[in-house]
Amino acid sequence: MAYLDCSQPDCSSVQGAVLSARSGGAYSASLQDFGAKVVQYSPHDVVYYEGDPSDRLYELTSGSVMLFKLLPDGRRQVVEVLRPGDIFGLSTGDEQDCTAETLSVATVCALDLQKVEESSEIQRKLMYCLSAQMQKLHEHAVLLGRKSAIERVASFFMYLVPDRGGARCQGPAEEGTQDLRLIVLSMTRQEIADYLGLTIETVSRVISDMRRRGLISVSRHDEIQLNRVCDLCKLTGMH
Amino acid sequence: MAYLDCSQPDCSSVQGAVLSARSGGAYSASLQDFGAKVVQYSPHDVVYYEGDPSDRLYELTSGSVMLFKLLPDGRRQVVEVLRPGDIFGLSTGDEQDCTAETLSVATVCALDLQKVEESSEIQRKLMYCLSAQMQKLHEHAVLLGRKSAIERVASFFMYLVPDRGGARCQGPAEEGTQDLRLIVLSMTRQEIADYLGLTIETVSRVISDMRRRGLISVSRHDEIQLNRVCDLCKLTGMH
DNA sequence: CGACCGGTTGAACTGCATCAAGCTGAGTGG
DNA sequence: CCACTCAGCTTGATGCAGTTCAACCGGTCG
Repeated sequence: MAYLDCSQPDCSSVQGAVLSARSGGAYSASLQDFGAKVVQYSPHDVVYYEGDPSDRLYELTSGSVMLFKLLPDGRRQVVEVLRPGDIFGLSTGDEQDCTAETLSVATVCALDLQKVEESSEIQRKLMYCLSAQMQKLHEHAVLLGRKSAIERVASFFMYLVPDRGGARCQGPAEEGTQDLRLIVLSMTRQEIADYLGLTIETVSRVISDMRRRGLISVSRHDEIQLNRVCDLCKLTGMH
Repeated sequence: MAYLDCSQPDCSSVQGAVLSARSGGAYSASLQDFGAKVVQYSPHDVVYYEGDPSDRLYELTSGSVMLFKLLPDGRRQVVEVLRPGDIFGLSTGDEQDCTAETLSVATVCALDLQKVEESSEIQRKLMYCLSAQMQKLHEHAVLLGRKSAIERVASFFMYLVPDRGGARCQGPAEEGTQDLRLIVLSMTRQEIADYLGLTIETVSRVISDMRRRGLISVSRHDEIQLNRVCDLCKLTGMH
């Protein structure tokens, strides 16, 4: 389960989190600098449940966390997969609208909402973080609303290759070199399915199909080597 | 097309916009108070295109606007339908990630991003607006990823009945009274389909089916009377 | 060794998309 | 005033992508 770690700064992973936010912005601070509590979680720990009071702001500093919503009959939709630097737990009402669950070992900063109210520096930081996350949500809506199963899985894999697939993607590094990349999913097939709006069987079938076509190699279930990043990228429906 | 209106305050529609934001918040200001330009648009005007430089922040003060993204082969996903008080045009990069198009006659305030950088009051307001909009995006991801066609259309109709369908919905006003409600879609079937991740034919079929079952009456194509709000609500998949 | 969990694969089904035709009402022009 | 047009919508017939149901596989743990 989660254990507390109140040691203040000097945590090296925090630096990474800051860098992953909008570069060039003037808000370089982590929530930790405002006296946020730092908590370590194990994989599949719940940070909070949908419906819990929303009295804290959270920042993921290492590892990954998913936010999901449930329908009464048990259908689940993973609405966001968070990476270090992402903000979560901010809600309009007084209740959380999602459940937050870790996907891996994760470090999370939690700050009282009251402190957020007081600090315009945090509000400034938040504005940028939230608009970046909204952009991802827009992208994800396109995936859920308009993409085929193969396109969804290919897009998902490409999310995990930060410097490729974007608007100004450089293509493979050099002529002649292999266009390889190893990605770590840190999600089960069920979690991927619930993120992509598919069933576990469809995800499995699509991955097997990509493997048979030589596009990817599966070492462990959650470690996948992309053999031809550019070819995979062409399957995302965005090129 | 759009014409400009630089007259400063005293516009009565602004008040409505402010009220529709989080009640009780301390940020009561409209962007207009910071010298934002006010622009009037006709239905189906484009405020900006995906890829345009993002150098302004927009606030919708009256009417409605949709944000959508296109895939290269022409598939379209409407990612947000905005109501008065909503903020848009804020982007992480230097380009808009969506196209913004009006659905009706609409009034929009536009403020230079530089002014946003300078004002912590605006940033504070934004924080709340954005987190409210993110919550809606989460809800919409559930719709797109996990709901059936009937559930999607029913949910869409219920979005347009502000005081019903929420967590603490009171149910029909009184015993014996009819549970009626008239809603105005201000969207074509194609726009609805692109918002709900369906085809125009499916939307049409679902609406016809609801009509046959007596749940709704269609006066004009975009004016629908909900005859039994509670029954419709039960079709959203959320109860 | 057996139980179990997460994943894969196959066979059959189905909800929605696709394709195609017809309808309706507002606008136009003779 | 009525025929014509055209855009938006509806309806029907057919097809298929992805779901559902069911069996099986392989690694891990007690």
